[in-house]
Amino acid sequence: MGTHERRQREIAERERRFLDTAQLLIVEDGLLNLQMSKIAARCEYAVGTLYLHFESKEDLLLALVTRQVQEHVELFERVATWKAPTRMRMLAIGVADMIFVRRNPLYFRVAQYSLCEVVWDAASAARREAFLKATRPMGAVVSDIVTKAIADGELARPEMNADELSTGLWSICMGFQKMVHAQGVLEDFEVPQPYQVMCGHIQHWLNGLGWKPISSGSNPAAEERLIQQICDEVFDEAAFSV
Amino acid sequence: MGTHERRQREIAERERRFLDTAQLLIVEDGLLNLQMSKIAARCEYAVGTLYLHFESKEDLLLALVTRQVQEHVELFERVATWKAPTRMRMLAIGVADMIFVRRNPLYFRVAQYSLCEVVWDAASAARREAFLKATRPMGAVVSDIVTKAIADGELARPEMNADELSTGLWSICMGFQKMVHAQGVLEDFEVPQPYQVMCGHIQHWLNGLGWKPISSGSNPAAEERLIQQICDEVFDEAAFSV
DNA sequence: ACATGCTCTGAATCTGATTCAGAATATGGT
DNA sequence: ACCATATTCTGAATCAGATTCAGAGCATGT
Repeated sequence: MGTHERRQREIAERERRFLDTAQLLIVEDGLLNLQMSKIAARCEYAVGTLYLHFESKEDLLLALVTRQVQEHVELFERVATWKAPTRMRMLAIGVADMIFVRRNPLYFRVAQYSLCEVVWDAASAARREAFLKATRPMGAVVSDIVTKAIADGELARPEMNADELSTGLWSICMGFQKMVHAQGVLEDFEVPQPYQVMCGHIQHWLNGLGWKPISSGSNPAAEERLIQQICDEVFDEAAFSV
Repeated sequence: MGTHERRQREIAERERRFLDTAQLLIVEDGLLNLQMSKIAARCEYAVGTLYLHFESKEDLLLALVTRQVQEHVELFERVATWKAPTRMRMLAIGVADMIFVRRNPLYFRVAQYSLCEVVWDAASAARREAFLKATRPMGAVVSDIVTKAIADGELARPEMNADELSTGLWSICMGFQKMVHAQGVLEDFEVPQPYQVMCGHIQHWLNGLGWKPISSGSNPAAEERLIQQICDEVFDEAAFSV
């Protein structure tokens, strides 16, 4: 009875197509103009069929975000398994974040909206749970690096516990992303290479914590080489192509 | 001809009342259930009247956020005029942020939503401009502190310019707030006193930059006293009442 | 008291998400 | 191959709620 399996696959494929199309339509017309009927029409299905997959428009959006988060998690997991000093890996988390956002220019727009109370509450409980589940490993990756750093003595006498320390890296990354994306904020500022600046902040914060420094110097050129190295070794990606 | 002035005042008063009521209804029923007709009804006006003030629901929301931002700006401006070493004032910015969010528990929910593409694009251009204008001074406050620190030699040989440096403080504050408010994120982490942790991160970052330290020690108890002092001197507010 | 010009009103309109009765299709037994 | 039954798909009809605007109500000046 492979029939049933084939059916499952077809349905999963259709769901993927719906999400791809939603994404395409957001690129074309903006999130504001996204309409369920247009998604269905573009896929040559009836609206009703779309609703077999997603309980509501909000549900679809959260599904889209969840799918993207999975790519984010994959990048983080590369960092988790990378053989390198903890400090290097902390920096690599910042780089992963930067690469993710660069590869998924839509992510921030859709996530910002979908994780708001309004959309979040309107999505189905199952979808919310799936999102949280997908997200969970990310926190663990950072927490593990910090824990290992303390254990290995690369981060001596911290006043905070590992979770509290993790929030620092999170804040810098998330806050910086948010700032970069905020309408008309960075325009007023003079910040031509945002992500180099973000990595600089991470380094300063790590220095301030007394985290054992990376042997290479700390001038801007050395920083840039470092980031380039991380991009090469961990992500096969050019660093500052933007 | 004071008639005209009185009229103006009455209209401004009505607008305030609409915004107050919107805020109240958000508290009562959540942002998801906010309805224009309910706002009007609760104020004993017709919907049409509400639309004399706000071009659309999105317009009203952005107006609400703008009003709240003004309080945020006031807190920042207290820091700007506070006579204290630059480093103390940097920390005070973090404290201002914390106090603001604590005083305006709604702010984050409404802002997160209203500053999303969907709402932002649907609000009127005038309203968007008003928001940006209201926000502008905040960037300037931080930028000025950093500039002064460089000029006074409290922050020696920075590799970044003042605007780039400012983004660090912004990131930590905004990122941290975002994290605190994210559904189900901090629950997984073990962070009982979030804002003490945030101030800790700011301190570490400042240390890492080589910003001239505050004379008091750097143990947790001293940190807490410091924050208490800022709350007293600048904001007349208890520090960690939460 | 009346003409004129603002303001306010709320029923009517419009948009787009969501539903669900029935059509279309698949399955399984004869 | 044919039919009965179950499953899946459809899209017109429904519904919710934002938005509009023709006309009622009110103020002002003569």
